Order: sequence, then C-alpha cells, then structure tokens
Amino acid sequence: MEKTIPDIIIGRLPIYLQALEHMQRHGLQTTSSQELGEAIGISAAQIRKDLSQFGEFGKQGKGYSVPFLVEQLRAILHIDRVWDIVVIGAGNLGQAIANYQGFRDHGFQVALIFDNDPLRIGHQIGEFQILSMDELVPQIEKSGIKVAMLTVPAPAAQEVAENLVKAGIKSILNYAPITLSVPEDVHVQNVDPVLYLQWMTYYLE
Amino acid sequence: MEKTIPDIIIGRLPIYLQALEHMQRHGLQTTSSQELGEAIGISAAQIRKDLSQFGEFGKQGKGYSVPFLVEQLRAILHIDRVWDIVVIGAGNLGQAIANYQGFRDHGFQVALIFDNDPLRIGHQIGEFQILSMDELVPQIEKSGIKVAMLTVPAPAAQEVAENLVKAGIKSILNYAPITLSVPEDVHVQNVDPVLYLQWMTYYLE
DNA sequence: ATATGTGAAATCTTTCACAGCG
DNA sequence: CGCTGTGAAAGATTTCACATAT
Repeated sequence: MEKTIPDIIIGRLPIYLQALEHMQRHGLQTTSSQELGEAIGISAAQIRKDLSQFGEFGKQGKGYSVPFLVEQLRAILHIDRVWDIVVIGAGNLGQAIANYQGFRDHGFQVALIFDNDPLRIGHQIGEFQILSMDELVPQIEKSGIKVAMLTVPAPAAQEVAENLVKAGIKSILNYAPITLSVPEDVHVQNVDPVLYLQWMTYYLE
Repeated sequence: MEKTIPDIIIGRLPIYLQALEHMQRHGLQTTSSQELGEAIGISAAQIRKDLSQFGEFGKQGKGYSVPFLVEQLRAILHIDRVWDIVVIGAGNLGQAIANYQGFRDHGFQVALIFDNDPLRIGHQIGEFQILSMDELVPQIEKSGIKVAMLTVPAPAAQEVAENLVKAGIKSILNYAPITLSVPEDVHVQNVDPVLYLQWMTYYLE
C-alpha cells in the first residue's frame, strides 16, 4: 500500500533542508513555499507538491515553521542520527574528505580509512590510522558501517566496490571516473567532477 | 530554427563518453547501443534517441565506431581542446583539486588558485602560487578563464560567486553548501557531497 | 541477420488554478 | 486575506516497436 516516492523528489529534499537550515541560522521562524522557492530556484508549487508526499507540514495562510520543517526533513532523510562512513583511498582527495568539517556538521563521521599503498598504511590522518585494504571486508563488517566514499583510481574501483558490497555497504559515493556495477539494493552516486565540468563546457563558446 | 537540446540529455553525454573511452583503452573498435547501455545502466533506446539529437553516428546492422563516437562526443561537449580552470579556496579540498591528475587527463588545466588567508597567500601548490582574493577579478579577467571551482566556506561563497561573474566566469562547480544566486547565463553545478550523502541515507534503515 | 534512427505511445514530472482552512 | 494541499492539465522524458540500411 506504500507508494514509492520518486528518486527525483528525494534528491530535492536535501536542497530544501540546506536552505531551511540557512534560514534557521539567520533566526527566521517561518517561511512560505514561495520564499523557499526563490532562495533555491525551484517553483513554489513543486515544493508544496514534493512535501505533500510525506505529510501536511504547513499551515494555510501562514506557511511553514522553519524549525519544524527542518526536523521533519531530517527524519524523512534518516539524518536525525550520526552516520559513520568509510573512506577508501587515502590520496589527496581521500585525505581532504577525512578532514572535511562539513561532514561532521551534518551528522556524518568518517570512522575508517583504507589504502593499499604500503607507504601510507599505518600513517595517521587526523585521528585515524590508514588501514590496509586487506582488512577492508572484516573491518567494515565488524563496524556495521553502511556508507562508503570511494576515492581510488578507476582501474581499482570496481574490485573495491565488490568488496564493499561483500562487507555490507549499501551506499557508495563514487569519485572514480567509472560506472560501478553493483547489486540492485546498493545505491551509487557518481560525483566524478570531470563529468560535471564536461557537462558545463557544452554551454561554453 | 535550432531546437534546444534538453539539459538532461547533455548530462548523460559525459557518461557515454566515459564508458566509450574505457572501451577504447581496452582496444574495442565497435560497440552497440545495447552493449554501451549495459555498461552504464541506461536503456539502448535512450542512448540511440539521445545521440540522434546530434546526428547519425551509427551504422545499421553494425553499431557505432568507438573512436569515431568518442571524437564526436568530445566535439559536441566542446572538450576537443584544453580548458583552463580557476580554483577558489586553497584548503584541503582546493589543494586536492589543484593536484588531481584526472583533470589534466581530460583536458582541464588548473591555471590559477586563490585564497584569502594571509598564511596561505604566496605559497606554492604544485606549480602554482596561491594568489590573494584581492587579485581575483583582475587576474581572471586577464586570463580569460571561463570555468571556476568554488571550495570556500559557505558564508563566503555568494560574495565570491559575484566576483567570479564580474570577472567573466560562465561555469561554476560549487562545493560550498549553499545555493548560489547568479545571472541566467552562468551555469552552476552543485557538488556538495553532503547533499548526495543525505540523498542516499533516505534509502537506508 | 543485425542494429540503427524515429514516430507514436506510455510514463513520469511539473505547472496550473482553486477549494478550503486559519 | 494569504498560503497550503491537491486534482486536473500541460509538458517533458522514456520506452516501444518497426521500417530501413548494411
């Protein structure tokens, strides 16, 4: 009886939340679909329609309570808790991710980091030791972590992804320039910046 | 008379190209919409429809020449040349980007990098000196660069974006956790990883 | 025999416009 | 009166299925 909510709607909720948290930091108590829409470049009707998939969060004639809507969106997105994440690849990007304050501020906590380079294994990044890739499956299994960020070179990415799946990972943020093949119940988001740059250059010249 | 091609199609072309380059590196001379679709999880019909917007690149009964289609896609996306890019923010992420080999391999060349921290200004990252934010508009104007990657903290991002627009930037890859407000002719892609993590946690638990 | 390119159909997404509530 | 929530309409995207070319 549960209707499935389109992925495209889920993808907009974090954007709504980002803007609402911004309003909240600025002390705004109430907003409207109109105001929120103008802040993020999305139509008021679309925001109302999207939110209506999950409940009735507004008051007619009044708008939405900012703190209440923030709380509701956090619950919907399951970010009303702290998620541990694992980083695979301790190169420049992996290290930058491990040290990025923005994850902590939003309830994501880097808990494990792996690399296969003997010169890196054992070294400290922030408060974590870089672990050997040989330890990947047992360590992740033991930790119960479900979310991974993949920053290894393309030729290694598919094999690592398969190990992540074996270890019980269900969500992969993939920085490697390759389409990963994974089971249906594992979600992959490709965030290779080159893809986005190539998209944007279409509109140049 | 030129029909506008939907943005959603443009966004898939870099994915096609990524897979085709992968095939090319493995020596594959020919492929089909079916085979390409299986590699990236997109239907064969959609690939054919997308490509048909730009011309007739295949041969009936035969399929597509991999090197030819790679060349055509590069021309369509305007990546049959080297693009200089500017990085704003020389923190962990900005430095990781400045050193990322993947950009060079795909025709993007970091040419300038800016920060507003006096402790960073003047320091070397790879072959580049970190420049002062005060120099941002004149230096970018002089260079003629059109593409920027924004890795500054959220509170600074909107102001920096406005300066980028003044300096003639037309494409911004935005890592800051905020929706930027820019003129219509400037393209922004938001790549804040927190947005993607929040999207994925919806499907967990 | 095989695989493209493409109208037509099906599906999905967004916008419209207004009843209804505070 | 102002703004939500929502059916219905419009618009966009994807899939189907086949004529056509090699």
